[in-house]
Amino acid sequence: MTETASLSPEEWMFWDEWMQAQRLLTKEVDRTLQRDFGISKAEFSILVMLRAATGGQMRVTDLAGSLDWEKGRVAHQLTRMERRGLLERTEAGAAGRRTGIMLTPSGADVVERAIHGHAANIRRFAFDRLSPEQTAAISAWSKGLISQLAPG
Amino acid sequence: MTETASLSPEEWMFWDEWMQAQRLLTKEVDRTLQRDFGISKAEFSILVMLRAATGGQMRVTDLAGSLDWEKGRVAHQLTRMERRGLLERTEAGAAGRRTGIMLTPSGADVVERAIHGHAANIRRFAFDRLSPEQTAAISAWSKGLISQLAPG
DNA sequence: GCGCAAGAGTTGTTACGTCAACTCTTCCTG
DNA sequence: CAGGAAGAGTTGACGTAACAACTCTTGCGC
Repeated sequence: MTETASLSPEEWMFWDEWMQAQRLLTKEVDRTLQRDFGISKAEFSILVMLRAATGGQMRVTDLAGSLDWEKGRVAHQLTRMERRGLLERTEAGAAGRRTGIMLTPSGADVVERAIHGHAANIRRFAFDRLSPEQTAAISAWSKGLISQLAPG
Repeated sequence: MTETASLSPEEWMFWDEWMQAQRLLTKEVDRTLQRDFGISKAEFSILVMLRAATGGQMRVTDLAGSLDWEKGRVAHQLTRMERRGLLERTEAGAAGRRTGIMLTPSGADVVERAIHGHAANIRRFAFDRLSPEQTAAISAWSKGLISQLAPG
């Protein structure tokens, strides 16, 4: 971690530009979700997961695993989304335990429209700007980083 | 924003992998800063700015401009860092106004060591993994995104 | 069945980021 | 010089993320 390694000015510039581009891009995507569909990125992630779940049912632990979130974060988020009418939690089986999570019609509607708008944004900021060679270069870097850093 | 545009499975996979890689990378970099040097990424950013400032002095507005942060965020962050002994705010000139921000010896020491470790991480996760062609492709994308999305 | 460990879900705490309101100073204009 | 606009910095409120502690259930061994 602390071996002697420093970066050239060009390397620092590459890194700073990369970080800034990432920050601007995620901010813009989040802003679009909020403005056009009234949901945050976190809410969008939950909605997409529930949409993909067979039967629209899913448990807190499954969500936490799929999203790589703390389960506490999932529980807090679900509470807020339930309050806003995007989903419902039902008592399934165990007494006093709410193991069933299901989209409301309103939540299902929002996620369909948001996925559409989100895809348009991805196309606009990524694929419209990337040549096949650039796409391949970035994809290779992504895969390498994931295999180096992913838990396990 | 909402024109009809959808993505192929390959395009979705590219996007998801790339987002995951970014998340893992920033998480790992933050974790290293915290573990090896005891500072957060936000604290690191402030320290680097103060280090570069001539005379070690800088004002809140300058910091907010350079980092693209809300000035309220800067003020809160400075309060926390002052409490931790990384920097000092001094009354310079105006009565009751603290316009001077200066690193403490402890803060100056931490930032020197942290920059070193940070550079090693960047080399490890970026330049050690990237060919010159990949670097060029990614750099071009960064620059394009910045010119498209940067304020102004 | 009893006891206990493991798992599921919830809740509280703390820290951080955003936003808006507020104070105080500086500067411009008449 | 008086008045007000603009700028600098601070503060409080609110929503969110990480983490730990907690409750309740399930399942297992005896």
